[in-house]
Amino acid sequence: MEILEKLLSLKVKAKLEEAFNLNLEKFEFQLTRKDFEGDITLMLFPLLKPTQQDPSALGDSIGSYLVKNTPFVSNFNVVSGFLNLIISDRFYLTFLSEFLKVREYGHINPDSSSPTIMVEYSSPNTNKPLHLGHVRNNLLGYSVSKILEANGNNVIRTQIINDRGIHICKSMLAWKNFGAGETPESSGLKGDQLVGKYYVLFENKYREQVAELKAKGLSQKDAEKEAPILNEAKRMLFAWENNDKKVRALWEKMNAWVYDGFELTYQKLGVNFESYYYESETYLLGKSIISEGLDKGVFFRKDDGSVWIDLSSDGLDEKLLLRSDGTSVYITQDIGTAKKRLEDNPNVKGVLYTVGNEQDYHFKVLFLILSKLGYSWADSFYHLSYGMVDLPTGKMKSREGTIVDADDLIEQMHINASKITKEHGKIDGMNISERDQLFSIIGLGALKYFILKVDPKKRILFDPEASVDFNGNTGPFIQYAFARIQSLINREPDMNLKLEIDLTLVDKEKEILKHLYQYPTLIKIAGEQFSPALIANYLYDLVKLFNSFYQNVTVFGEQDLAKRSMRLLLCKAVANNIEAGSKLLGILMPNKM
RNA sequence: GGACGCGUAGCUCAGCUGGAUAGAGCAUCUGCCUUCUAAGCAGACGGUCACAGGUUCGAAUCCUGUCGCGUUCACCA
Repeated sequence: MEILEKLLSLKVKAKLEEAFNLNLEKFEFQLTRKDFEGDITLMLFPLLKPTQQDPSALGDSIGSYLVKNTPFVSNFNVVSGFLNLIISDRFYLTFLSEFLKVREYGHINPDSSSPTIMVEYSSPNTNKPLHLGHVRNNLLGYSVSKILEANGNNVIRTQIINDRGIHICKSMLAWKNFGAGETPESSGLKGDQLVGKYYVLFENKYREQVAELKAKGLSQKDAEKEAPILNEAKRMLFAWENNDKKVRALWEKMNAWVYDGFELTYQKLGVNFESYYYESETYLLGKSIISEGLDKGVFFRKDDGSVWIDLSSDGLDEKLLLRSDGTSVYITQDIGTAKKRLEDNPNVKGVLYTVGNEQDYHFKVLFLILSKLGYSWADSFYHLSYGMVDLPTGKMKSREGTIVDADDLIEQMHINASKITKEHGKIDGMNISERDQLFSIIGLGALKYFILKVDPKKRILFDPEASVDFNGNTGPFIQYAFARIQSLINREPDMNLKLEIDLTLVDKEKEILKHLYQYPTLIKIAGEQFSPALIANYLYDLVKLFNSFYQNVTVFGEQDLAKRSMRLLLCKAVANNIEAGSKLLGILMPNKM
């Protein structure tokens, strides 16, 4: 709509200058509501005072000026303070022919001079497989990265992998003590699943030991502290930090398993990364920045030697940056990683962290510290915060076994897709591998859409039963419409596709075109708000419009050639938009269903 | 307790920079498959936009307060 608004603004400005000697730049437009005649509406309210006019007189005078002086305003009407303008069919048909010349209309292709943005997402721990929460993170981060690309940015997808610490030592220890040399190959388990299995095993043994100690009369706290298996894990971490060769070798072996396993899950989800950072390589960074900050007086040292920053003047608390023993904490490392990332990629113009909203405070503090240290690039950092994923039974808790595993979930969606598709019996002509691929496209499409259509900052109630639904506002609904349009297009014989822009549009055609016309503006807004939900809901609206058109208007039928080719082009345009929009969500489109 | 986020139909969610009679899907009910794929379409039913003030021509949207839910405030990550 932007172009139209700009063109109209110029004319309205000219008119107001001429008639009232006013110099106004900005005018408010909005799409005309369905219940009124017109396409775009100029708000008259803000103009009433400066012009000293009543709405109907002002509306009439601007309206008739626009009809006379622009080729595309064909008529107008005034309702209270709203000037509804009717845009000519010719304008929309001209737009349609322009639309079809560009492969992905509204997408701006980045080049080497475009800004670069880093998008961090996923960032798992290496002791457990990915779960439903990671799925939301991955889908959101990936989709936002695609939307940023569509807005003309170069994007570096990255993650910070938490590959060190006590948690991985727990898995290592359990594997060493009870694993009997089990490998992904020998067990048939994915690497991350195997390592996760030993983490659970550790936790079970640990709880057993705690219970035993409690039976001997220790308090809960003491028992938790003194369980031998935990102390063994701590010793292992210590050995790791002192570069113990055996421990390091085991650590590398098991982490490699995990990465292989993660990679498979990423492939299934359809996400990828251009860059990886590992905590084992970055956890020592940041310390030198701390001493710089001490010199500058940004930080202060307490008597016990620990280093802090006082953020009370910003409404926050004091925050620890170095422990009294001189070791770094989480945020110290994040400061270091941030700086390293900018050193590694000097042309980066922004960094986006896709991390759950339980870390809102952490990122607020992180960005504040960076900016107090004088790093101006910190202004372009953004925490893409998202809500948790709840189950109908409540929160996911590993202790209660209510974690939804990512691989299981993907598998389950595949099975559901297969079940439902078979019921509809539309795949009779397909061979096994085609079917399998189709089920995968549909199952993942359902999952992705279900998660992405919700505003990132809201929590999601993920009902495994309901998410299977393929009716209504769902991914498969959009996929189905796309497949149908494809076969509609294929069925039409190739005709001499020339668009005659003198044609008259029926209401539904015009509505679809108006919708297509809005798409670029929408991508832009979605990019600014980092919200795939806007794209998802747009696609849904578009498909609904098309379905209604399809059902209530003879799409091809017995019409003259000009009308037929116009409708064929319209179908192609809709299909293009569905495809391009779906790509922004990472959803694949099937050619037939 | 402080900070942050959320609260829209029975349920799950849209609602762009404030605009006209607040929109979808699910569920319930009514029609439509010898006419291009019915995973669809057309319609009915369903609302004190948590509550109370304020700002203005105009508030679900902005501001303040109250209530409810959640997250967070570790020498954990």
